[in-house]
Amino acid sequence: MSPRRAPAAPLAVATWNVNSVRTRLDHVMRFLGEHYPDVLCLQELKVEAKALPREAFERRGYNVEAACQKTYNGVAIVSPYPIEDVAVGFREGKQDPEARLIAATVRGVRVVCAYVPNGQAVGSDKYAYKLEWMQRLTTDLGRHADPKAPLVLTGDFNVAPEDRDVHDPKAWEGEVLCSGPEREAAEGWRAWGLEDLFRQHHAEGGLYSWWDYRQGALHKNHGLRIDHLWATAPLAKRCTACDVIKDPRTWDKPSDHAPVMAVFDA
DNA sequence: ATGGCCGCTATGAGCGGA
Repeated sequence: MSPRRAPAAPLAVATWNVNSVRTRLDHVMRFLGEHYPDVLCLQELKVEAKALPREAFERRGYNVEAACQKTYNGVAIVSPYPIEDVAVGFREGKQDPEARLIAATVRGVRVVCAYVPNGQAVGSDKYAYKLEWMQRLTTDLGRHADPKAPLVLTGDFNVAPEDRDVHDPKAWEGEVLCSGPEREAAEGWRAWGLEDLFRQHHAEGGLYSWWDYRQGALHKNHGLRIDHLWATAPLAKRCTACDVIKDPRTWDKPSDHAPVMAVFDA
């Protein structure tokens, strides 16, 4: 008898800054039901571990691994598949006091879910922390990951890498999220071996993942592309699509971010 | 010129977000 096997299924990986997982729980469940990602990376859970609504996921057949913190930050990886080799925070150096980084392996892909610090304002203490945080991630990748292995770095990078990722580059020039040092720090990830999956499929401007709650920014498409999926070459080669899923940003009481999802051939 | 919206917090004015 000749060996037979079913064709392997594609892998869909999504990222979404939900701005409170409790407030947005119904949105998250609706997104899972409409887009059935195989991996969903969440940022800004804004909840301590004991109050994480874990049963809501488990009832629907999803596993959850999370790094939680009261009030602020918080990241999670959600998947119907086993979530293996979970690692929280940086591998080296002092422990990060903020819950911003969780990594795990799902179906052979290393998934690194990051909530990069916002940085508040160029020159502030928070900005210095942001740059240091980004550099620490570069160091961790260099020492503990392999650009020849399938890995995706995804999450809210809080950086718009290029002017075409910004609705008004003049107004944002040199400001936090767009400043040279932040962009250079993100370029450090690219130099290590990561590729921006979205830009493999979309060259045009005007495509964003975040819109301010104020001043009808969504309606005017005044946004930034700051939520990303960046993959190593062997995984990037398998990427057949990467899109912002704007619809959830139009739902009642939305997050200010929309999900972004990439699909990989098996 | 400023803030404009949102979620959180031992609930109420302030912080952080982006």
